[in-house]
Amino acid sequence: MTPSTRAKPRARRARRKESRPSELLQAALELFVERGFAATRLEDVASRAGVSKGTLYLYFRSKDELFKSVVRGGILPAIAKAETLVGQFAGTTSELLRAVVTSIWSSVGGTLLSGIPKLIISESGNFPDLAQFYYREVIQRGLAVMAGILTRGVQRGELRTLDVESAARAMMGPILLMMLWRHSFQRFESEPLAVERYFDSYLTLVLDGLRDPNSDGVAR
Amino acid sequence: MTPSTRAKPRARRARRKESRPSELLQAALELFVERGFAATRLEDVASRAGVSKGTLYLYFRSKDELFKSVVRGGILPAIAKAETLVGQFAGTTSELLRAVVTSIWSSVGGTLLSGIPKLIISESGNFPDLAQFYYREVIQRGLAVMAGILTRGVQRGELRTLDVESAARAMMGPILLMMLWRHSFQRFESEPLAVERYFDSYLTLVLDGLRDPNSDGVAR
Amino acid sequence: MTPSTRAKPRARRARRKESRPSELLQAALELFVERGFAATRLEDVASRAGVSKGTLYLYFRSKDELFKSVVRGGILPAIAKAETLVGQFAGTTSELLRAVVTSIWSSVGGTLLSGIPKLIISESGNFPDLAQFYYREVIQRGLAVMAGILTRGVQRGELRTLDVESAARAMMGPILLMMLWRHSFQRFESEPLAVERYFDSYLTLVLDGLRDPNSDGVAR
Amino acid sequence: MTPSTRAKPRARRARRKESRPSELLQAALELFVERGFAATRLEDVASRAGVSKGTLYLYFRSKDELFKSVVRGGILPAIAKAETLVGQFAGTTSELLRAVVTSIWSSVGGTLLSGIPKLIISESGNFPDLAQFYYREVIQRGLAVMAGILTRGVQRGELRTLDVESAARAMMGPILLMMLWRHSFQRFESEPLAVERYFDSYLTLVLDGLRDPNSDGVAR
DNA sequence: GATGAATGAGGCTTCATTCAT
DNA sequence: CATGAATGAAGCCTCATTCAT
Repeated sequence: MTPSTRAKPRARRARRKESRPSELLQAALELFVERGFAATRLEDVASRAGVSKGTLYLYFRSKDELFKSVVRGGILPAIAKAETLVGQFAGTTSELLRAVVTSIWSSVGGTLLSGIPKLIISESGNFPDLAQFYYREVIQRGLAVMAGILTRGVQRGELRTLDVESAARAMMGPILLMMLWRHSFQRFESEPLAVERYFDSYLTLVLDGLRDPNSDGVAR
Repeated sequence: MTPSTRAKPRARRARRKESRPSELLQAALELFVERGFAATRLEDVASRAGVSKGTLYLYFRSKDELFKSVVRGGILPAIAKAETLVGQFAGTTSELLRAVVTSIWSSVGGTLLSGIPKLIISESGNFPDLAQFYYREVIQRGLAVMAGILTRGVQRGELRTLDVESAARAMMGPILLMMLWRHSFQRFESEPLAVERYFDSYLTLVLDGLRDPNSDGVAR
Repeated sequence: MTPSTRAKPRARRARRKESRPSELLQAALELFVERGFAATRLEDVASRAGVSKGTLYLYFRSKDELFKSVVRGGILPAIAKAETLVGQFAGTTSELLRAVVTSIWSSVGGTLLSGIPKLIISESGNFPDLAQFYYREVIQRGLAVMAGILTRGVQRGELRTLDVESAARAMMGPILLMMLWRHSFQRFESEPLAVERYFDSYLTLVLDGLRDPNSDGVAR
Repeated sequence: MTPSTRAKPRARRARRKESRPSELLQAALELFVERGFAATRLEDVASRAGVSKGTLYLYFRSKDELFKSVVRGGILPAIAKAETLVGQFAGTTSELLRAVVTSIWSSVGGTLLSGIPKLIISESGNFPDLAQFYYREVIQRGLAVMAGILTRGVQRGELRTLDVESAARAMMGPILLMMLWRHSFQRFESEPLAVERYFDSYLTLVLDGLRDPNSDGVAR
């Protein structure tokens, strides 16, 4: 696609061989996210990647396999990165939470990978194996990372005692929603919804609470 | 087939005729949610509703129209109900929030209608009209209701000053996530995730904030 | 095909429904025999039967199933007929042999069913189940019938003691060969090879032996 | 891959180069016989011969040509050998018949070449040229050889007067059937069917006749 | 010569839609 | 109104053939 790709015609074949799978995965991801699994035609995937229909089958056994590769390949690195980040972090819990959210968003949310949750949700009924894989390897691991942060915060006296499980879900929720939002409704909004501001607002909300401390606590 | 089965043919037919559309919509909703739009076959919809394939076309012009009917018909009543509830409510904001969440969940979340957001998210690319309709008539109206509650809370001094827009999203998020969860991952969980407890925990979290009030405020 | 088929347009649908399978089987048999399994396109089968491609799938699940139906349905009746014939026969063994050969040929050999052995032989590697079915239900049963005739002949003193198994094969061979011949090489022959004369000659040969009774027995 | 594997690259290549065609023909024959023409993939032929797909096209213009080469190359030598054998033979007709049958079987029947008749029969509709070639150069020449033997036997007073044409077919039939049998049904038999005994039995049957000489001739 | 990546025509199969009954 | 047999467009997938390396 880029001019450099055709710079040295002699090397084209060899170079392509290596880069084909990722080019195809990228094209497939784009179309799957846009149209869904069933409505995506392999011919479109191929032509978007600049190859013919048949070439796809040199790298993926079937449409199903292509789909699974798209999903499996895309998310695990981000999770691993987040796990590493948490393990090494030294600052306050507030800073850590902010760092994790930012990290996830910059490595996934802002990229096309953010479309994968949409795919999984859409196709969980038709690809139960894949949904379970995602549930185990992404969701549960992601929640565990977040629960770890929260537990750390409680132990360090930065957070009050709380239901870590539920709170972890509550922390991850907005990130997931934001990903879904981007690929489903963002186009209908007049102003593109500043993600920065959204997460900032969310973290503040959660950290400070909705309730006004100066009020006499009426709400349960 | 046996005579007894057809005992009162005219009466039964007349009765069925009126309920046909809703029976078909119900069957279609079930299958669309489970398999997605493309993977749902009209023959399956028809047979689940107890009619033949051709009969479907007496009530819906096409598969697309059926899908749109399923989506359009399902959600608006719930929104209207919530709007009414808010307009009439007299208690504290905390109680109102809890009442609204409970109301939404009982009239939508716990029913098959909770599958509609999944459908919209999945098919937003293929049915932009429908997605926009949903965005306008459901999401925006829903957010407006929630924003109204929060504004009311601020005005009454029950909530501290806050970014009402973002907070409204933050309040709606968990409900939406819960609906998606039910139809995508719930089956993989050993214990079905107590919805009551989840919402309760969420409201408490948001109302009280994560931060330990006894801590010296480290987090931003 | 025949004019009468279109005589009463009102009844066409209903009548077709019943006769479709056999019409399709007939068309499929013709093409499978002529071109082989793989080289036969279902679209050709359908159009030869006067229907569209899709209609085939209302009656047969797949090309494989169609093929199996063609084979399974075609031959068993002929075997059963032969078995009945033998059970009831009262004449001499020579007459019985002649009657059986004639019966098989008139009910199978001269019809398109004679192409089935060719199909089985061609596709035994790709349809081992089918080949085994044919081996058990047609070949073995056919050989058993013939062995029974020969045993009867020996017991009645009409035939000399002989290896009944081998002799049965020897008796069936020419019939099978004739069937193969018709569908493979007959077209290349100037005169169409009189089947009557061929079988007659064969029976005489076998019954009387090649050896000249007046010669002094040189052959081992 | 390892250096030792390529010890004498030039010599090995040169040696292989010459034998390539026959290795390919052998691989092709095996697969064509097992699966039929259409179901055999050239990639499998190539890999069985230890070369790549493209190499095949250095020796054969197309799949059709490869098939024709397989068939044309395989049978003619055997016929020529039989013709020579007959021309030189000095013994009795019985012995000659036995010698010819044994010769054909040992040079063709027991080898993979015995699969060629199966191929021709299967593909006669799709390769009429080839079938005609085979009919002329193999079948007719083979029948002529056999007819020559029988005529010789009659002239020498060893055989009674008979329809030489039909008898020649009758003599060749079992050999052909045996070849077909090996490649279609043999696998289903518990005991592999002793070929020796089968031919022996057949020759005896034909030479002596079925009829018991001690019986008072009831049959026919 | 040899390779194997790439192509794309072609066939099987599905399923939304129609329409005669 | 209701049926379900029939249609045929469309998509997945295979594999013979080509050709740059």
